[in-house]
Amino acid sequence: MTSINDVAKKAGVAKSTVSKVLNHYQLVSEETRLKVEKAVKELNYVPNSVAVSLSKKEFNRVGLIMDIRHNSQFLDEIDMHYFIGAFEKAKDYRIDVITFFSSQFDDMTSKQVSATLKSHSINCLIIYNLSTENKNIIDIIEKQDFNCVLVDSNYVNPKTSSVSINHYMAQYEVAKKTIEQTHKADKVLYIAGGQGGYITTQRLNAIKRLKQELEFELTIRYGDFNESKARAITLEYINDVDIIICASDLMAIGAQFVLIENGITKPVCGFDGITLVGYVSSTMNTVKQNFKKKSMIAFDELKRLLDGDKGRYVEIPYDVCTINYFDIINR
Amino acid sequence: MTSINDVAKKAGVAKSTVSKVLNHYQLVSEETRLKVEKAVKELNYVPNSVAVSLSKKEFNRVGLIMDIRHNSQFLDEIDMHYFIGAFEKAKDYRIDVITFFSSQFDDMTSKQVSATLKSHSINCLIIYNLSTENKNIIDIIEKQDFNCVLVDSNYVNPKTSSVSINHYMAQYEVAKKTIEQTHKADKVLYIAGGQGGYITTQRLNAIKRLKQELEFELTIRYGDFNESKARAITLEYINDVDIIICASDLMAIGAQFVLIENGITKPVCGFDGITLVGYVSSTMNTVKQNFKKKSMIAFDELKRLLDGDKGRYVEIPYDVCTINYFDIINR
DNA sequence: TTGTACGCGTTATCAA
DNA sequence: TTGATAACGCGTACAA
Repeated sequence: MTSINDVAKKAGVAKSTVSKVLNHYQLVSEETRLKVEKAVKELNYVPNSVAVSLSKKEFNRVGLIMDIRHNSQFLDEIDMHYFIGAFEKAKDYRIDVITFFSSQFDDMTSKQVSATLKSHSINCLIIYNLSTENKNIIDIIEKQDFNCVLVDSNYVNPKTSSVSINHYMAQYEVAKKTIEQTHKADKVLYIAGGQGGYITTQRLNAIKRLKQELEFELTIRYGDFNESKARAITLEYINDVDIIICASDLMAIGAQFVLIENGITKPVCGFDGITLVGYVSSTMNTVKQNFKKKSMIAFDELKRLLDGDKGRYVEIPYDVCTINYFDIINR
Repeated sequence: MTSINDVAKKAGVAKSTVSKVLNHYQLVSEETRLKVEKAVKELNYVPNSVAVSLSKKEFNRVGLIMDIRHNSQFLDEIDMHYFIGAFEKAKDYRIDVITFFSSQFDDMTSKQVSATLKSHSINCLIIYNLSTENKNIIDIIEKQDFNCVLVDSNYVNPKTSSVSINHYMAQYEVAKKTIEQTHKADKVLYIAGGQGGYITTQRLNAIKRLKQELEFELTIRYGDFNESKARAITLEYINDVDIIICASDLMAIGAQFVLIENGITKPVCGFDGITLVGYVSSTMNTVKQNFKKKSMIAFDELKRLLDGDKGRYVEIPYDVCTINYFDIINR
């Protein structure tokens, strides 16, 4: 392991001088700077980030808190894009990233969670899909010990930003579009996500508004983003509704498969724009989000907070559309 | 930030004593141990992992090197499972994990890659899907500066282990089974993965052996694990072959869709056992791997290396089967 | 059995 | 403009 001492020795200067060169201090002579840079290059020296963290008081490591408890294979796609977006930005900003799954904090108090994070030298967090059930994490956000960016929530305080699409409008639009494409939509079944989620509440409100406007009969059930549950719910109401609106593509696919199995045709619409839709239901309306970009924007937002700016709400665009098989394979 | 000094002060002992308690030293009196543990609990103290790393000479941070350059959405599933498996083990072993994408090393020499990794205090690596094109990474493995575990390769040296299914046997079995289920299989199209990959070579050898044994006419083309390419290749040979064997499920799905579009029925088989298969082709033979488990075993293997054991080859089981929609949604 | 002192690689503060 | 030297938080010989 080549250290700053090796560079100092090779360049014939003190290690503090090397440090100054590396950190672009002003008061260094051209001559010594060149000597040091030469030595750095020859030794392939890269500062030890651990020692840097320890030395500077600021540890600047980002904790990614992901929620993968819905045990469906196809949330993988979304999470993976969140990952990749965050990692790419982390590389650009030269910030370390440590990944956690929210489930691992389930049995801990907020103090314990906080201590755990700090032990990893984490001073900022990106939290995906925060649920109101994660009391300990919410507590941490409110205490403002960490800079936080919430993805798909809308809580904001001086140290906390939120990055999200407008779930309310998106759900409103995709549902309305689907209903308008149907000649009869008197009875609507809405399969919501999980209770307690910010997303779920927003989308639910949109449907309720639509009910007011279009005056249909609305049945609401919670599918917990689970395909199996969506199937069961669909089966239950299969003859009693004209149209099925789902809070996720996966539930929509579940619903549609049940319809097909029973030889029934009814409009179904989903949400998220996952690739699977292109394979199994290319005519289904859905809301397409760019998850990778969302995650990158979240990281930029975190950087803003680290630079001392205040938390805010950042809204990103979405697209109401269908997803075609050929669009998918040609990407 | 509560440090070991705070704990020592609160417990009324020296910080070295606290350290001994935390690291389960033998020679500590019951009395002081309790005092220390009480203070630790009250302060929610967790050792600063950065300082620990710096202090111990062994930095024990694992670098995960993933290969996501094949730009298909459905490799997400596999990579995600690799991630989750590794992260879970990392948590158990209390080892930090830093993630890299092999593409970010593309323009670097092996020395630069090595320096980059070391600057992150990484002393061991898990490398997924190493290609012979990654010369710099291969160089690092051969230099034995890092403990390495390769997933889906078979290179072994004292500091390097490999964890893999037997790709040769798996490809042999799934292809043979598919051929045996067909009454006429005189002409076989094999759509291989990417040139230079260990996996591709192994699977290709299996097909060649099968050709010897069953004496069919074999056409080999490289699809680069790309669904679009597999479609094009299939279209090219659509009337000239009896059966299509693919080195990945995604390519198999591409091939099968082309057949369907052209109103032709021919057997197709895939490889990997991704969830998508259950949605679009539940009768297709494939090789099912447990990617999460594979990744966990790789981590265990890394731990073995860190404990001083020598590198070895670890083979893990697979399953030749079809994937049913209902199996998937009920998981 | 406990405490002192030093080192890990770096940055930051001063004195030179 | 440069170079000693003290932190940063922790582990660990070694002394007490």
